[in-house]
Amino acid sequence: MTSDTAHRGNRHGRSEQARRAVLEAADDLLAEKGFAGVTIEGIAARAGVAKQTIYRWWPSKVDVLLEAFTEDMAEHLTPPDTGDLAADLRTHLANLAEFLTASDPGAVFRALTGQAQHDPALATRLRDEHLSHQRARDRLPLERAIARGDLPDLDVDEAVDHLVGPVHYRVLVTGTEVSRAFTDNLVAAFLKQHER
Amino acid sequence: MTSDTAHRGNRHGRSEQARRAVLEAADDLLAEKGFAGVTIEGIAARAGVAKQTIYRWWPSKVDVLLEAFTEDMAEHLTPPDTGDLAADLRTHLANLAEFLTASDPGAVFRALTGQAQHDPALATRLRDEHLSHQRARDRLPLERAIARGDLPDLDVDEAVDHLVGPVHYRVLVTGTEVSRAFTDNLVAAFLKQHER
Amino acid sequence: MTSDTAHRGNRHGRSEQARRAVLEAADDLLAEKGFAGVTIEGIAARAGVAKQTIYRWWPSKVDVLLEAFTEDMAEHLTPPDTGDLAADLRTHLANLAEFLTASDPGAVFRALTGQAQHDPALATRLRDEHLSHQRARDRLPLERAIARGDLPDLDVDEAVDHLVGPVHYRVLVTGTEVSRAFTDNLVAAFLKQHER
Amino acid sequence: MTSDTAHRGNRHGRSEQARRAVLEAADDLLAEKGFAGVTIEGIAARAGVAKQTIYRWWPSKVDVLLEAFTEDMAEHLTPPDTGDLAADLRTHLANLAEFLTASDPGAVFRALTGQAQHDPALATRLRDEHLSHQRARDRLPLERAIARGDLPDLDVDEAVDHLVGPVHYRVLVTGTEVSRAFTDNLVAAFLKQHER
DNA sequence: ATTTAATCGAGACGGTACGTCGAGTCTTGTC
DNA sequence: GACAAGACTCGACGTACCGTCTCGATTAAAT
Repeated sequence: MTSDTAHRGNRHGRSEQARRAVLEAADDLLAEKGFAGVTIEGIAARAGVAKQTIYRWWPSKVDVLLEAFTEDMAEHLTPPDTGDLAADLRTHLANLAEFLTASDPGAVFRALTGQAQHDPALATRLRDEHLSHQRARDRLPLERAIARGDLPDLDVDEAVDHLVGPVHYRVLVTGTEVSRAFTDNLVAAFLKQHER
Repeated sequence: MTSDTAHRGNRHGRSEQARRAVLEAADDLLAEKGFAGVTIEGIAARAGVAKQTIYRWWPSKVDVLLEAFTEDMAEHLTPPDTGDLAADLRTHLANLAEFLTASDPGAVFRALTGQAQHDPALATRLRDEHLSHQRARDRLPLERAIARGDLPDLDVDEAVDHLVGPVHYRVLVTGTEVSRAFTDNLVAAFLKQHER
Repeated sequence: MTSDTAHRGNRHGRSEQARRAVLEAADDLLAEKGFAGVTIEGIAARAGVAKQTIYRWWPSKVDVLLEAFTEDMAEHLTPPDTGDLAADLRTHLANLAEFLTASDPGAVFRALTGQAQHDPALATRLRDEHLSHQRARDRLPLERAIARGDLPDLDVDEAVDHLVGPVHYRVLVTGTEVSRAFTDNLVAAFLKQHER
Repeated sequence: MTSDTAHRGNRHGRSEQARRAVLEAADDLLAEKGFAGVTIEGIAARAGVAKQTIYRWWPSKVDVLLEAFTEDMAEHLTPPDTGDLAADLRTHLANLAEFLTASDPGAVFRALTGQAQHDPALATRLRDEHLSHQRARDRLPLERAIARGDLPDLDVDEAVDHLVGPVHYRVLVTGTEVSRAFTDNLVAAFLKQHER
């Protein structure tokens, strides 16, 4: 894995190899030992990297996790566009629930959101760099439905909160299972508010 | 309940004075310096107490915060009962928002909920010892309305999630302001599903 | 062992039972775990006695050991009086070597002497309460020989130092074995200085 | 031997500065507050060094003292060689007495010897790393005298014990003053055994 | 016969120091 | 100039004993 062409310093530019090793080590440690088990020293040891290399490129361990999270997120959680609002919302919320409860990047998200409760700077970065983009995607089905005339011209931001809020609440607060029935009912309740 | 001056614990003589000093010091430190600023050493120093005294009675700093939180919570967040479902829910959600965003015990709650993302044992204790009681209170307005016939016989648990979920989501995830308009709209949307 | 007539406090006078238990526990702990393994808490636990009971009667752990040592010493190391100086000295030094290297109270003596290097108050007590008496006994064979005219009127204190000094030196400093040959040679060398 | 400014240890860069600061702080603390006043925390604080730095290089406080002692000992207590056995022995024993009772490294030696009574591992190290060398020096005057024919071919080891034993005994056990008269008499008595 | 006071086991208390872990900074020599 | 290695200072961890302090129970002398 660590190839024989290992990069051990060079004149120009940063080692992509070290960067990847760090991100993977951080991800692995989070999965194996939880957030408290992720330490700079631990990452460095597992990645076969010097601590200084981590500090050179990331201000703190949450920044490492944030970057790892960004890599993993890539193409996640884009809602479908079938022209059927109810179906699209049901699919999207079910995907969201799956992401939050059962995926590796979902675990990172939960850890980062937890840490953000203690760390306002992280909270801001998390919102600016991730949530804002995700919320833009969350708005899409509603905006399309309004454009189609399938939905009145409601406050889309509040509507998104009404839809994704209960899912996050279950995941982050109550720990209750987020079943397909729950998300489907949530969509049904939402739509009922706006039907003729 | 707790006796006049000196508490008698196991055999004789746990110091109620030390116990209170610890809980208050922990609360103060959380308010002043945030979760990371709460350390056993810091609590001990501020409370004028030996570290061993803390370790004797609490397994970890989150247990101290949990107990401090319990003390502070006492009579919080019981929904009113005016017989008017809409008014009661509006008041209750507004109180919840106020609690979560602007009160000292609310700050403790956010910190503990954040920490619970890294600590399953804490998550369980938080749910068993606090959330379950709060949810029971959250259910009351709905149960009374159903009993009065003002609401159909819906799934009360899901309904509670739909109402308090978006508020928690804004507080814990997006950090958006939770205005009176937001909670009022939330109640209005909820009631619209069930109106005649 | 701890009888049913256990003494648990009375108006006048101290519990002999507790006193013995403490002294024995201290001795046992020294034998088992060395000087560092002797702690007030450890003695109390092993003796089935409250810490306060120890502090009531002994200022420190070395005082406990000192008292235990006194009890054990009782009739040790009194030189014989056969009228034959050489024989008496040989026997006495051999007994001294045996005491210092192979007996339980000898181990306590070594520990206390070691501790006395760090603790001038202990050093003083050890000298006043034990060494002075032992030295008086050490002088006896020489004083008797002088009275008999078997030895010139030398400085008895220095002579005692010349005789017992090398034995203590081997025990406390070099750790070399103190054989019968060594003590016999020591006596022979001493006598040779004064023969005529 | 030790390089100019910064010592390079394992790989590169053990701080010679930190090492010296630790040894000096330990020495100073022993002189000022006695053995019990020497603590790792105290050394660290006085040396302006982190506790971890001490633990990185020394297993315990006695190892620090042992190393400090080694540094200080360097050129101490080498007996003179004037060709006059009596004079050389008198000088050497007087120097020994002065070292043991009145010098700083002598105080360290007494403390370490005291501690060695509780700590067999320390006893062994003390003997192997120091006493053996000192005893080799102690033997020199006798060996030279034998070579010159000024002394019969006696057991040098026992003779050394007879000479230095009483001095150590007074210092470590009785606490009596070790005057020039005492050491001179000791030498005189020793020589009397072997005179024509 | 009852009071009363010294002593007991128990153990909580404020402290000091322990030895360990990880943080974040710095220096050194290699590529 | 980035890298691996690792020593450095610092702060907090959780533990062990220290010596002091109640507490309630026990018990024999003094009422």
